[in-house]
Amino acid sequence: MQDKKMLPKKADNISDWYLSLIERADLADYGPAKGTIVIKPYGYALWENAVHILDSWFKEAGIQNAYFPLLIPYSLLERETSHIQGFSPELAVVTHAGGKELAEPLVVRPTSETVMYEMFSKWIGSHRDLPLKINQWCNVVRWELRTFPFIRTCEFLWQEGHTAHETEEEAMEMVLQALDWYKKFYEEVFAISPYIGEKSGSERFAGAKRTFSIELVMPDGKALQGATSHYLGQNFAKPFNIQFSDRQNKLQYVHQTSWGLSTRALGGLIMTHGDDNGLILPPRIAPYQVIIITINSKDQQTAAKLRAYVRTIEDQLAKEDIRITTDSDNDKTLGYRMNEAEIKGIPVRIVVGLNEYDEKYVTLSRRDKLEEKQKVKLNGLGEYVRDVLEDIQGSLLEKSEKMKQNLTVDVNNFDEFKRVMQEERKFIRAYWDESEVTEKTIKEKTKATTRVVELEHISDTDEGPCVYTGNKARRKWLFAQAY
RNA sequence: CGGGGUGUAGCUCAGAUGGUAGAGUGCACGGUUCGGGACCGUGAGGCCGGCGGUUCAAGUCCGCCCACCCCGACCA
Repeated sequence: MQDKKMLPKKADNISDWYLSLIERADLADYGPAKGTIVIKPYGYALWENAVHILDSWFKEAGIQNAYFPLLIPYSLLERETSHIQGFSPELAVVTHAGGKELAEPLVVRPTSETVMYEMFSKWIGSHRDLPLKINQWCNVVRWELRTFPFIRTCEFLWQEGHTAHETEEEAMEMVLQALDWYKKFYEEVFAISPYIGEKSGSERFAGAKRTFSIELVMPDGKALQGATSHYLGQNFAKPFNIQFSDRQNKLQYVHQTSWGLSTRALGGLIMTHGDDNGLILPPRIAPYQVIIITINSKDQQTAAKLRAYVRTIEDQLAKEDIRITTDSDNDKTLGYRMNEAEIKGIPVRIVVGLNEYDEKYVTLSRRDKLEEKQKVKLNGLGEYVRDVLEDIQGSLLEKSEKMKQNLTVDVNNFDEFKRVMQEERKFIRAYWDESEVTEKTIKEKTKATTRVVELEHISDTDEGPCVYTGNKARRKWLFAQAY
């Protein structure tokens, strides 16, 4: 049932909890068109922080931002066969414009490989033009049949990096570099411990030779694909004719990569850390890291004292570059305002009233440990809070790591596999003979799809019997029901 | 596109056997409050998803649409 915060319990029904939380925390609202959401300022602030962090890493590595058109001629999309096959069911197509039917329909980009590579072929002529490393921050549209805020919407925001290289080795390095950024991003910024590995052939990106992915373990045991990095080989270079003269003046096709992370990540963030009291934001992504709440007072003198005291506190925190917000709303009760701060997941809350003022301390509590309240001296407050924020960041990651372990089991027979999927629903690590038929059958019988073979198991040679067929299998794969 | 469900105030919903619209919450204003979602008073807010039918009379009955939600197939 619902408590005073009007939130369902996370354990009762995670999907109801998630949807209410998004509304209560003011992250997003439904858009007028089916499957679209409006990302509200508080939610967008999360995305902006993510953008700044990732973008700075990309730029350090010499990746340049650019912008390519939203509309793509249909014929361009058709150029790479498996690419169009993969995307055609979910395309939004513009057939009319300016009051007339278009001679050639325009596709609203579901991803930008095709427009970008059409341009790449014009820009690349020599090995001196390589590597070409471009990224764009944009929106894309995929006509999804079943939508869910952030996790799966018809339009979403993302970044897509696209690079072209002289050699396969160099391209693969780029693929792994991007994957490493995403790993770092999830672990160090979102405080989420993900699985990282390579996708099976059937789960591979349409047009890619190899797809690597970040897989997030959600609290209900389902998998959320958190980011992907693809090695495209020369699959696009050939149809798009992206050739360069190498050092021996021989024409060669480039080796390409593409990689992306979307606003879906925010869905993973909300689900992973939130609890029955609302969001819990890791400090590094939180729009506000600290909220200062003042106890109301009608007395003008007291109010003035508190205002001055809050300014002193703000100065202390500003020295440490801590993002703060202050709530001195006299019209709302203390309890109400504290609950709102909790719903919004602000990592640290500082309460000040006359008691705190008189003895020069603050009452501090952490969003991840609400039951604990501590008195902290004003002197040295900035450094203290800085440490607390780091500690919260670390302990959230630890908690996520534990959840991941608790929601993963190694399984070696199919009865157990079925039982786990039916009764517990977890990630399953098991030998798979890597046949598509087996993969499909397992999915039909249990809803579990292959997620990845973990990076550390990619080169495994230990043999074991496939969990379904008993055939010789080389590697253990992770299986889970996908979001 | 199959199977199920719901459309009434910003939100959550109530409105038996047809008789002309309600609550909680939120919002606005005034006052008393304020150390964990306070209270009183006043007020604003509705083409009851749409079209058609039955009827003296439809939120309610009938038909047809439409939209959204949940469960499948597809998916960052």
